[in-house]
Amino acid sequence: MLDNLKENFSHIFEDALIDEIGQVGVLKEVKEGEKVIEIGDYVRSMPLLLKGAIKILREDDDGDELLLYFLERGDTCAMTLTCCLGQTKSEIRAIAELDTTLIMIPIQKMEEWTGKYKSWRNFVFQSYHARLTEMLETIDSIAFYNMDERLVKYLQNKKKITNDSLINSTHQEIAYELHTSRVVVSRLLKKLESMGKIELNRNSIKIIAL
Amino acid sequence: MLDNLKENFSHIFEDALIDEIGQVGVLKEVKEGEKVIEIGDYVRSMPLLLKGAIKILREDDDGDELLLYFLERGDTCAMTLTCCLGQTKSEIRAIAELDTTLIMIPIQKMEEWTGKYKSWRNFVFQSYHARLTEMLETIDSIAFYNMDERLVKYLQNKKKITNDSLINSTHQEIAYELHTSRVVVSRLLKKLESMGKIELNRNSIKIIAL
DNA sequence: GCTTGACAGTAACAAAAGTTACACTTCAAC
DNA sequence: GTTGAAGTGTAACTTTTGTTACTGTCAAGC
Repeated sequence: MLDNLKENFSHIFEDALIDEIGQVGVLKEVKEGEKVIEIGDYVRSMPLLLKGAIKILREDDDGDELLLYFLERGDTCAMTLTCCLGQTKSEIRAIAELDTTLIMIPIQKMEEWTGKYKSWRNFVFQSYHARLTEMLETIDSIAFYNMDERLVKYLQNKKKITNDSLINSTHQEIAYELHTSRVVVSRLLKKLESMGKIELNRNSIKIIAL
Repeated sequence: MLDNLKENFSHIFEDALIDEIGQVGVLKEVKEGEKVIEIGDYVRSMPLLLKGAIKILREDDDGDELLLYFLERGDTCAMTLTCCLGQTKSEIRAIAELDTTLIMIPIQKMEEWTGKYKSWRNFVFQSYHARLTEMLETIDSIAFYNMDERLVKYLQNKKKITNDSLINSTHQEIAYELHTSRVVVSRLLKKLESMGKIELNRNSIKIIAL
């Protein structure tokens, strides 16, 4: 674990902190599609992402979802952070987008390190900043763009996260994450295909040029 | 200033911190409608809100706006926080919703106090939490609700912030903040009036029962 | 009183998105 | 091979929202 830790965090954390993380952190592996946090959960430890990606989702009153953003290698969950400190329930759902490796850190350390390590403080603040920025981008997408543009952004993002221009999703899954209906997604995807920007197949979408 | 400070913050900050704030903080008064921060500004100090309210707005490519949330007494601007530390430009616009009193704190202190005062740390984290929560609510509104419901929420919120059931806004102003058109707002307001929930007059909306 | 500009009401239409319904394909299980 | 479930394509329609255009009203300044 220490090797993996150092590889990802040695450029931002001082050695003493990395040692401490190694001592108290608990390694956790989650498979693609597995749930990491559910809405309403009390969160008692904070995840550091070593490998993979996690998608963060919001839910409406009818149980339908909306993709907020992805967490990647080196990220942490800002929501969790505040939930830990405030002892409040999770407002979001987190699901592994890929096979993912996490280090879980007990919240007591969180508070301790914030006073003790400057690099930790910076990391936490940068995480907040990144998350707020991503939330703003999400708001921009929903408020300022039409569904066809949102779909394109979604596909681009997915390609970036998975590092693969072949996206293995059904239209229904995409519809869930964009909070729209399957028919709308099929319609717009077909339009993109006829423009030669993607190639459609059962359970997969190949990105040609977006 | 110290009196005002103590009145608002003595229950969260230790005395030593309040003294420090009193020493380095600069009092700033802004009139209703006055701009506090513009998109693209570099922010070099962090505001603590003593009195009044500030609205935080996001802008699209066409220069049209969207209301994100309000800051009230005891709040601070999480965006500013991260901007200060990250030395990045402001992503948002801030305009005084009411006559407002602020204390501006130099960013160097920000970093210093985070290591020094536990109460400061808690305050900063709570601010982040509050802002993230408000961003989530904003996302919920835009993504999950129709314009008529968003309008109702807007009016309720406005009433709460100004502590006045008479709202002095034009339909055009409301349209800007909800990122829609004047005609749509007029239409929906008229519907609310015909349901007996509000009373419309030139430049004002009286909330009867929402 | 008259003019002017800001504000509001409303109709008619257009565009975007959501809904319903049904046909067709694929693929795995039997 | 048959069956059934999941996935996709598409038409027809509704709802919501945005747009254009025109009307009337109010209030300030002349």
